Amino acid sequence: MTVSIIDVAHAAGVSASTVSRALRGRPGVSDQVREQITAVAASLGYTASRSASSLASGRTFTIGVVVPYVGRWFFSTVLDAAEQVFSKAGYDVLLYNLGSPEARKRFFTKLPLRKRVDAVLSLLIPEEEEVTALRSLGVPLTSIVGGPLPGFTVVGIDDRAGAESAVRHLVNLGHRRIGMISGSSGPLHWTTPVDRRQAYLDVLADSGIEHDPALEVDGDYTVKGGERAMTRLLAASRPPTAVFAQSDEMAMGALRALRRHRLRAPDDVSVIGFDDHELADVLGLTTIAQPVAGQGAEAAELLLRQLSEPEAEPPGQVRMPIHLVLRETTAPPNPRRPQ
Amino acid sequence: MTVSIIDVAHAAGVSASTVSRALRGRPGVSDQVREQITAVAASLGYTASRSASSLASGRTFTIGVVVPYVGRWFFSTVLDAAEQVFSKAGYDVLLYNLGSPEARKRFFTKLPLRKRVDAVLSLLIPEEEEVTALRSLGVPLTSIVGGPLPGFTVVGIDDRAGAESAVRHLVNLGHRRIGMISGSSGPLHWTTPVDRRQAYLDVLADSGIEHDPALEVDGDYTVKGGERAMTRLLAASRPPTAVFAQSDEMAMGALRALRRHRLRAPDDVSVIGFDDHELADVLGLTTIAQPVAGQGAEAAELLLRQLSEPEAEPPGQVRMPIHLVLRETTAPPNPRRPQ
DNA sequence: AATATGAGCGCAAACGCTTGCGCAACCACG
DNA sequence: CGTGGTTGCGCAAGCGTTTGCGCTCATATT
Repeated sequence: MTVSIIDVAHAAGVSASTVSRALRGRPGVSDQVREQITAVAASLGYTASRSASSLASGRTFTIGVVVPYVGRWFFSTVLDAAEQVFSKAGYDVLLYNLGSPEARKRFFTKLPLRKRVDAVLSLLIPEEEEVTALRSLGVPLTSIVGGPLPGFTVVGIDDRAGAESAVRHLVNLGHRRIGMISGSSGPLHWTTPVDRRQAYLDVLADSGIEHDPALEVDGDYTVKGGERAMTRLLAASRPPTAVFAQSDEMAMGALRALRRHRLRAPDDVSVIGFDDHELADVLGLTTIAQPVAGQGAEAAELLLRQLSEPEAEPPGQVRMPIHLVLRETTAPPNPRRPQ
Repeated sequence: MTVSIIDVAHAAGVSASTVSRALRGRPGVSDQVREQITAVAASLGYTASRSASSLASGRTFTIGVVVPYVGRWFFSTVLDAAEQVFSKAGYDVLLYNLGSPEARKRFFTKLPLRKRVDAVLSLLIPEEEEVTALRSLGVPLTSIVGGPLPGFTVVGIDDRAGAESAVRHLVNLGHRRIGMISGSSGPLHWTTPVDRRQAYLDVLADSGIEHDPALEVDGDYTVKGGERAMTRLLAASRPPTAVFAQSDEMAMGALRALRRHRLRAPDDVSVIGFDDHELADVLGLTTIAQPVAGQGAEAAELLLRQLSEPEAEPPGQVRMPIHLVLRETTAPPNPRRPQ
């Protein structure tokens, strides 16, 4: 058997309650006794049983983090940053990876988080009924990415502005046939693809460029999808001279498609992405940078603040800055290439 | 107040113990009553409190996963796969991200896992005293990457064989000046860089190529490090015609360095990596593929097996297959380029 | 028909902590 | 020196489960 609180109490010649108070920095213990207890506890290698203490207190000191795909760069980066903030504050993180539909359904019906966490950080955009499931947990909720969501604090970026500067950049370079590799839209609250698309349309309209539906292809937010999408675009009767990909991973797929067709960016086609993926720099990909780790850290801190100040009204929405990163995959249209 | 087991018991007209047994599929309950209880529990939306049940039973149904950097592709991919296996089996995962030295020290001194998990999967190679700390938890331990470690089940690949086929591939193409971008060696048990280096030396010797220490540069297992390393290699008095990078990320850095110097792979320098990073394909990087997600899943399953069959002797070590993936960054040395 | 058998269920004691309350002992004050 | 207010600590009642044991019937056995 491992050492319990009463072992420490006996060894220190006090009661269990005093040990409890002493070790957690609660008032009602003299400095002298507290020191004594701390020393004894350390020498015995005592650690309080989390299950026991959370059963007794109701606090779990655990944060639930739910993620669609931990394996993807964006999410793992956010998770990385968030975990650091949580653990520094003494919270553990319980991870749920909801990639497959079954896992997702299982999670939301069984709700393993119930009574297990003090708060939850969601990196996925919940469907309508999932929202109510999460709310029923009765703990602070924070979400990354996605539109405003009542009951949630959501941190994100200004997708419209980001997409606008991307497309405007292409327009300013002189492009007129500008394709877009878009992301499929998912849950209702998942406004990102919608916003980015709207910005694309707005800039086109604003620049007097007619919108050609053939230049808009779904890339599924994956490298492979981006590759397929670019292949489709190249097969169009009048292919684009520039392409705005709604994510860097799709942009990378697009670059791959270009290479496969013995074409090059930006010589033949300009490509701009979105995210500033860690490898965007390696590929020389021009993109819109968003603070990915920054959003994770910010979200985590907001959540902690809600835990420490339950009274304070949490911010409904927080927007982080973005900026255009010029690299080597965008340039003016090539005059030698027929439009 | 949320619904507890006695609420269910009352509603079903039975005792709490019967509810407990019924819901967990324990014997001693008639099918009829069990059904009844299941129905009532569902209608009340009852979920057992994890803290209470693990306090009472000692089982936590939680696995601790400790990771050096969740943000890095390799680890997040392993984690992704492992989490899926765990959650399918009804286990939750408690994640510890130990990137910074402080976080790592904090973790191993406080050992927040104590009494909280049924097993731990370690994706980092523990130092000597960390090993004993983990062992003191008294639960099954599994580790990915690294040499055999008493008390641990470790799953990994044959680093020697992998590195050998990489270097041999370059030799077979006709290269004789072959550089290596290596990873700094860390903890004692972290045999990967050592093994890969040894294989490099072996193949060179075996091929009658003299080893030039100037062609061996540390790349720190990062993209930036790889870029720096390649830059150093290019500055050598007699630069290599081919480079073996001990990880794809370093290889990508190397490719970037080449581009910066207006050089190209494989025309000017051949580059081969190790891992088969998800974006290796995008970059056309020749590499040694290892089943990353596969290792995560395998490790998770081994751990679960140890939990379900505590008696069975766990395998000390499991090796997963590797293979060479030919892409576009390796070719015979360019005859136009002076050696 | 009487007894042994076992299946189905309830009782109550843990599990290891937290916390409201009570009780000394102490201080300062008038 | 008595009173009121602190301060420091112990008591004991939970927190919501699990589980060994015992009891009660029905069923099988002689």
